[in-house]
Amino acid sequence: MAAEFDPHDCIFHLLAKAAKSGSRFWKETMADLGLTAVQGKVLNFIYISGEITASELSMQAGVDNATLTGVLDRLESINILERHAKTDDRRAILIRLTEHGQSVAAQVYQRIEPANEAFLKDLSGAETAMLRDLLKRF
Amino acid sequence: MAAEFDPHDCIFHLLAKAAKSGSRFWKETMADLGLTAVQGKVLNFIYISGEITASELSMQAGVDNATLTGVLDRLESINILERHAKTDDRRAILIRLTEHGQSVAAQVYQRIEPANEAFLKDLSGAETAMLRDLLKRF
DNA sequence: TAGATTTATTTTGTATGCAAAATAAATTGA
DNA sequence: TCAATTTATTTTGCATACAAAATAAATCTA
Repeated sequence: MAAEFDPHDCIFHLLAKAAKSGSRFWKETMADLGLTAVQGKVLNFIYISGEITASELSMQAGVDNATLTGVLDRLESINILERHAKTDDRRAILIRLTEHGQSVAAQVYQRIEPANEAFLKDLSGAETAMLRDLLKRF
Repeated sequence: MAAEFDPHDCIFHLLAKAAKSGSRFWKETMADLGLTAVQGKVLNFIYISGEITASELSMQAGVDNATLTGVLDRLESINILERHAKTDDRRAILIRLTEHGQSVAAQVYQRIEPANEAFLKDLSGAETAMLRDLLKRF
């Protein structure tokens, strides 16, 4: 009914669409491992930490604490990780990968870079760097 | 456990985080109208169309058909819109705003540009244009 | 024109996303 | 030291996100 601002140019809309596109791509990358996109992402952050608390993981991975509880529940139920009470602070839990989880996480981790390159194949190196920098400002 | 690729630089992660940041901002923008971020977005696309089918709206707004059903259910239940069978194709439904919906949608629509400017305040005009262009490539 | 196929929408089931309340344990302050 | 406060995690409830199946109507084709 108006023509002042095209909702297609709305930054919130553009970010949501691009993020969904990326999520779909990453999900496909994870498909044969039986993991969801979020599970794969969370695994990566546990993997590079070796051991991490839930709240720290929540911040690193950008997954809400309440949401993370469920994600961890499911990864724990398929024997990917274990929760241990932290000895010096029993409120916190330490998350560790099982032997099986280590193996799966290693495979997920190896796929990050190739998946990034494939997803960004139409952008130049400068454009890719620019995009990453711009996205990090939010 | 490795140092080849930092998951914090993963484009899927960066897009997801930026999109969440935008969604939170837009959600705050909608808060006093009693709408969620997605409801506000969907309203905008109905508003600029005047009348639109569910599948067309799904494509425009980038909201899955199955998800859109629920979004429309809720907007219909609060008297924002109505569903009408399309006369020349009874499989499709035409979505129209109620009088009340028109009033609410007009307010939402007016907030898009200011919200975009506020969210992008730390980026220059060139950076903003660059970001929009890059995001549209996915 | 009846059956097969395609298209539009809804339903179902599982997985986030997130605000708010509930728990439990650690810390602070009088 | 004990009550008040803060911190870590979980639970609850509602809103997407999305694959897959179900419906219903339109279209295609032998």
